[in-house]
Amino acid sequence: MVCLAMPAHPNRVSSAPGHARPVSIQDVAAAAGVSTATVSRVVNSPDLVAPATAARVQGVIQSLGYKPNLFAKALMTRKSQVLGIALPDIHGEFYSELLRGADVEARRLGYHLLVSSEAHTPAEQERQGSLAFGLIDGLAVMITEPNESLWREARDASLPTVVLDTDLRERGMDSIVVDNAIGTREATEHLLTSVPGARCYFVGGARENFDTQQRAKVFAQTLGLTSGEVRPDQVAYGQYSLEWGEQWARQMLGHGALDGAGVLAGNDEIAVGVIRAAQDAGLAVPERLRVVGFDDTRLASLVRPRLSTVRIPLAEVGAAAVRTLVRRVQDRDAATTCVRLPTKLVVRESSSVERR
Amino acid sequence: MVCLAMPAHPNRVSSAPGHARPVSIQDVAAAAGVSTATVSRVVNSPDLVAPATAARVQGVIQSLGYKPNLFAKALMTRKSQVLGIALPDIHGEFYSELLRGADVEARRLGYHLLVSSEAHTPAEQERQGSLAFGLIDGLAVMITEPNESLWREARDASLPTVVLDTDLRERGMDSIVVDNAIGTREATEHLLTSVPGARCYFVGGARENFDTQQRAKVFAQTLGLTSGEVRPDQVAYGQYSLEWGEQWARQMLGHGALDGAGVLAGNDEIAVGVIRAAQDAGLAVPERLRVVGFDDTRLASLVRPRLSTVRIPLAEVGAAAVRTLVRRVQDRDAATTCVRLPTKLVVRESSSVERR
DNA sequence: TTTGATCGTGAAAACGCTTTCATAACTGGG
DNA sequence: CCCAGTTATGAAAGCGTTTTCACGATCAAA
Repeated sequence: MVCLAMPAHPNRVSSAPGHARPVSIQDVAAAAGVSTATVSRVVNSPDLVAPATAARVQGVIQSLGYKPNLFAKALMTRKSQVLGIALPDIHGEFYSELLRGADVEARRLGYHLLVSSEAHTPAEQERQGSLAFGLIDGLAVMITEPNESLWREARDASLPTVVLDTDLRERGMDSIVVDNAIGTREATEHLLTSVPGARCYFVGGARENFDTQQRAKVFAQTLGLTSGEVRPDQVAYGQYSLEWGEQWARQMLGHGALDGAGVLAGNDEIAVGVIRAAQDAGLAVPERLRVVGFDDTRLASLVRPRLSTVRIPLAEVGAAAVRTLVRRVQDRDAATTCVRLPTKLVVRESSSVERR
Repeated sequence: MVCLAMPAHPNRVSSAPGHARPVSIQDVAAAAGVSTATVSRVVNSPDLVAPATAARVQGVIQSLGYKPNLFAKALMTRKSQVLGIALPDIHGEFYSELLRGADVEARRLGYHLLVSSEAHTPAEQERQGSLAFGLIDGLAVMITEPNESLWREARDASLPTVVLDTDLRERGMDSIVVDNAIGTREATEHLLTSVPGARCYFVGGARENFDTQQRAKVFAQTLGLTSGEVRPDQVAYGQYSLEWGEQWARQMLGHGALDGAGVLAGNDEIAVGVIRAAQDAGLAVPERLRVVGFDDTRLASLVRPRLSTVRIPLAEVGAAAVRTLVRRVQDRDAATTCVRLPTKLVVRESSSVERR
């Protein structure tokens, strides 16, 4: 005789007024005629419970609409399935694509993403542990410039942490970095196919920015190998903005230095600025000036001429960060790793006169 | 005799090996010689405890480095200080600026932000309550097209919810909407100052998109008022992409219909597409074709001619959403509101021949 | 002084879950 | 038929908070 009907009486369908108390594991246990332990097992490790019981309990769970209280659960397990991600107040494109990649991956792995764009202001930081330390199982933080306090905070909280854009393995942290070398070299060599080395320029962002540093270095190296010494004026630092690109180009145009030259920009905006200024001065791109950008943001394919640029797999960076973080969360003693993602030159119209 | 030195002995500075258990409220209570209740009060409502005691407890808290366990706290209070925000897989710009606005405001109000860009796939949704229901205190969800299941899910979870971009007051939900009417009217009238009504066009995104619908409607109204009937071909639907803009423009150019015309695009990308196609066909913008975009994304000021466009206060939308949500979280019985944010025409170069 | 209020504090009961440990009910090999 | 080994379950001990309630002490008014 199947006793499935046993909990027939105590069915309170909760059509009660006001804000009804949510159904707890106890309610389920009572209704199913089992202990809370069993209900818990049905939910978390079904193989530990007899199929018949499991089915019955599942039924009750469904009909009662039971949802485990995540806080109680987290209190016991010390895991919240939430990952924090702190990005500098970086520009739109960048930000969102990386975030999307991270979000998709997190979701895939059963985690949630807690964001914080401005985790870097000292004020906030001091106040009370800027990020939801204590809420999150791990933290992915992007560091584009030296920033001691942030990662120190993470270390102090002994929170699994993965660093984006900086190799901090020597500090014992997992990291995800973009291999600027590949793309930069590719781009530089690409320029060199149609421009003499002495006429090539690198226009970077802030001098402190890690990426700019690396790109400048590889640019100089590649140039040096191919055509001897690199003049100081061939590498410039400024900021990641269109205006800086325009400004730099205008100045160079003044010296008559851009006709027949090649420019590798620190990002796409700078590149667009350079193109803009050149065109304003009547210097045709790509015919008289070759320009290559960096990042392959949406902007690159929207402008005319379409911008040749070095593609960074932003979504992949985000996803890798999450993946690495989850690994570390699940095994705090895993070897610290550094994922290096490749960059790749995408040739469009701004650097090549060939009919595509 | 001040007994501040009392807890001198039991100071375990936790230089223990391995992963030390974090200090709990009990540890603090013991070390300070008070009950846990008092410690709790010191932390949450200091005015309830005698200044002397408070000071002493605070001292212990500092020296022990006590951090309340947020899960335990949330378990009791049923509040996590976390807000969810679900955005459709919308395009970069949009996404990130809104998010930033929301993040800043959330932070200001002492909340954290849990994001989810792809909360809308049915698969995920069914699986287990796509969003971290149970983790979050409230949910801000952006709905740009009819989407029953999502807000039904929220309603069922009886979770404080605010809807972005759709007025759902009649369903009893707070909402934040953008007043498309203002900007659309402004833009249309602006076009009408230099173009006859019969030569004005609206090129929208998807026909189902709420914003596109409203903009199309107001466009037609404004035109109708000023210059009689509006022909069906003056309003077109497609999608929010540059390609659609190009495609539409090319087709119109074929009919010779664009010379001397005015175009209001559904977003900036479409506008850029139109301009692109016109220029390719040798039709100068703005001289022979006036174009106005929508959204005022970064793109608008990067292209040439700089794009006249209708500005949407995205960051404000995000901030308002959070603000409204927090209000509702703190007072579930507050009247349901609908915040309406103004849009505003920004005249740049693509629609005006005057020397700026 | 007596008398209510007010104030500061602690004991203890939740909150909803996981998990250890023990128990009882079955296996099946000897 | 007995005993060791599974297997399925329940009782109960937490997890780290908040919060109610009660109790003694202090205080202002009578």
